[in-house]
Formats: sequence, C-alpha cells, structure tokens
Amino acid sequence: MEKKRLIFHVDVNNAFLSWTAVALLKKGYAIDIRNICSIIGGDENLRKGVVLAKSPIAKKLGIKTAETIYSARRKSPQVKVFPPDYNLYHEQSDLLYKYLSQFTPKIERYSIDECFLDMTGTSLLYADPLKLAYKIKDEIKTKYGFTVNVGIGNNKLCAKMASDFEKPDKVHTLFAEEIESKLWPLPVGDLFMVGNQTATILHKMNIYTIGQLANTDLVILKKYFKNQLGDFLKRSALGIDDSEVESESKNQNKCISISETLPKDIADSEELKKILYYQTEKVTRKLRRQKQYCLTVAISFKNSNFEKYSHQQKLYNQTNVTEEIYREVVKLFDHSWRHDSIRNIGIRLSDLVQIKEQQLSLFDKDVDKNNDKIQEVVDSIKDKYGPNSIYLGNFKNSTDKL
DNA sequence: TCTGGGGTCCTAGGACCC
DNA sequence: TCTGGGGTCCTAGGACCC
Repeated sequence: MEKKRLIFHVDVNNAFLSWTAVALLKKGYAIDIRNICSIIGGDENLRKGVVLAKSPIAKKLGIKTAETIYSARRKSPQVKVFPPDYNLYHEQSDLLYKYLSQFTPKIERYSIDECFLDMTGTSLLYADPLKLAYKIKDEIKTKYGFTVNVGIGNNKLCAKMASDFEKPDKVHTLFAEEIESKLWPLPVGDLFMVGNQTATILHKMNIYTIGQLANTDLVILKKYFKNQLGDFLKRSALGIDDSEVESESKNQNKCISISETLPKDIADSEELKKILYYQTEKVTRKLRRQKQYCLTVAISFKNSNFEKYSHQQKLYNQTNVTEEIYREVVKLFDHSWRHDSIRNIGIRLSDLVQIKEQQLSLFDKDVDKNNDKIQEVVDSIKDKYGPNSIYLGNFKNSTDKL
C-alpha cells in the first residue's frame, strides 16, 4: 500500500507583472499596475513585442500571454505596457524559494515562479495543512508584497491543478476524494500537459471535459495517442501521478540554451558568427558557474519566413571551454546555415555532466588543462571588470552590434 | 510594429553492428 | 547474389510547460 503523500504547489499570481508592480510602488510609482489594464511586454522596436504577463483586467479584455502587443492594443487601446526586468524576477524567485525552504527540505523550483513542497510526514510540525497554506500565502503577501496561490493535493499533479483553480491570493485543495467534483467538470484543455494539439484531437473524439477523458476507455485513447501518451492522459484525468518532488541537489540541468531574435534579419555569415561568439560566451559561462560540462552542442535558426531548423553534434570529450565550444558552433553553422535571412539564432548545450569524464587522448591532456586555467582567469577578470573587459582580438567589435 | 526565451521529453528515421 | 531483423546510437523536429 502506497503511503499517502501531501504536496503543496506555490504559484506566484501574474509573476512578472506583480513583481514589476511591487518594484514600481517601492520607487514611488503612484499606481499599482495590478489594478489597471496593463501588461509586461518586450520591446517592439527590437521585434520582441509579445505579452509576457497580464493584469486581471487585461485578461478580462481578452489579452493573452504570448500574443503580440500589437494585437493586445487592438483589444484594449488604453493598455499600459511595461518592460520586463529579468534580474528583478530572478531576485524575487530566489526570495520566494528561500522563504519556502524553511518549511521542508524537499522543495522543487519548478519554474521561476512556482515551487513544489513535499510536506509528507510533517503533521507533528504542522497539524493542519490548510492552516499552514494560509500562513504561507499571507506571510508572502505581507513580507514581499506579491500574492500567491497555494494548491494542496496528494501528488504534484493535483497540487498544481488546485493552485490553478481560482486566482489570485487563494488556497485550494484537490484531494483524491475531491477529484470528481472539482477536477472533472473542467475543460480538458485545462489539464496539465494537454496543449492545443492534444486538446484538438480530444475534441474530435467528443471529449470536452476532464471527466469525459477520465471515463474514456483506455483502448480507445491508445488508438488515438501513441505509446504512453494515452496512458498518461487517462491517469492525469483520474488525478494519478507518482512523480517525486525533486530537490535542488537531485535536480540537475539537462541543457542550457540561449537564443535571440535579432533586431533585423541578418544574412551575413560574419555577422551571424559574431553573435554566435557572444552567445557561446554567455552560455559557457553559465555552464562553468554550475560546474558542468557538455557533450553535445547544437545550433538553431529561425529564418524570416519563421521556418525553424537546427543541427547538433556530439563531441569526443566533455568541455565547458568557450573556445572549444565556439569552434564546434562555427562548424555546425558552416554545415547547416542555408544562406537564408535569419531572424532568430541560438545555441544549446546538452548532455551535461557534473564531473568531466575524459576519454583522454595523450595529446589533449595538457592542452585541456591549460584551457581550463585560461578560462578561469578570463572569467575572474570578467567578474571583476565586467563582461566587455576582455575578449578575443578578432571579435573586438562583436558587442557593438548587440 | 505580427509572431519571445529557456527549458523537458518524445518520436521518426537513418547509420551501423551482428 | 534477390535484399531479414534485432539492437543501439544519433540527429532533426515537434509538443508542451512557464
């Protein structure tokens, strides 16, 4: 018999918008942008003009996340647009994580604004889970000025679905005995991991609610969805999920990537390579900060027709040295670039490992040691004097463009 | 002034081996 | 000489999440 678990899901309400609102209020801004028709949006002049977060009023007017600001303005001409501040968001995310860590060591940062807490077996410390959830919610509000939803369930799926019920500033439960009454009436597209494509297929099968999905014969689902997906959907609709809350130490990054929509389409290989160098630097520094090495390097393109393509290559040895990875990036670029006009370009490092397991070749060994040393020195100079304090001679002007 | 960025996971299909 | 088939590894591309 499986032990009954107790999982909390804490979700910041309109995270980017709330965090910006709090920061603005602190600076003396007269209006709380959470209470007007407002959005957080990228810079349209740089072609990054999409909605990243919206206020409840903006939502009511039909503005959706990821749509263009242009389209948002058509829905509501008076909408106020504020730029994102990712440094602020990471700071706030860290604050939240630190605050929540006091309640259990079994905590998973699921995204920048969401955490799972495994509260199983804490009944001696916290007799009433609901009371604790309210305390968490209220304390975050008074301490930090933003609100959260807390969802409580017997697994991660139910906790997450519960935190989504009614917003903002609410606590909800979705225990096993509540699944039929609280989960099943919801539209099937609301179920976690049911996106547009899956929802469309389900609708064609005349399945519109989570309850209908739960009561659909598995044999039928398996006909429409390959392999485990049918199983997974049925289990989710029944509120079944036995995945664990993965605490930080267990939860290693599987890949690191960077990509960028360019202010203008670029079809010049030298220019694109300069951007790639700058991206390689950024992404490998992150890799080194995490004391990780990668074995696979990938490059990705989106051209002016919005067609995407990518290429990847496995290396012989794991590395986190900028120059080694950049050499591979250039190879991939020369191999795969279709000489088209590029709108968005990026790099992805995957097959990450913590310890370098080298397939040592006699000759590589010393070179490698030197590279590591050089890299350390370069990083420390950049930490001290800023990212542009030192660079390769041939890319002296690479940051001018960016 | 149309259409972001950082992730995870899955699958089809090709290459290669026996 | 008439083209099987299982297993493994790898890449490209896509769905989904926030």
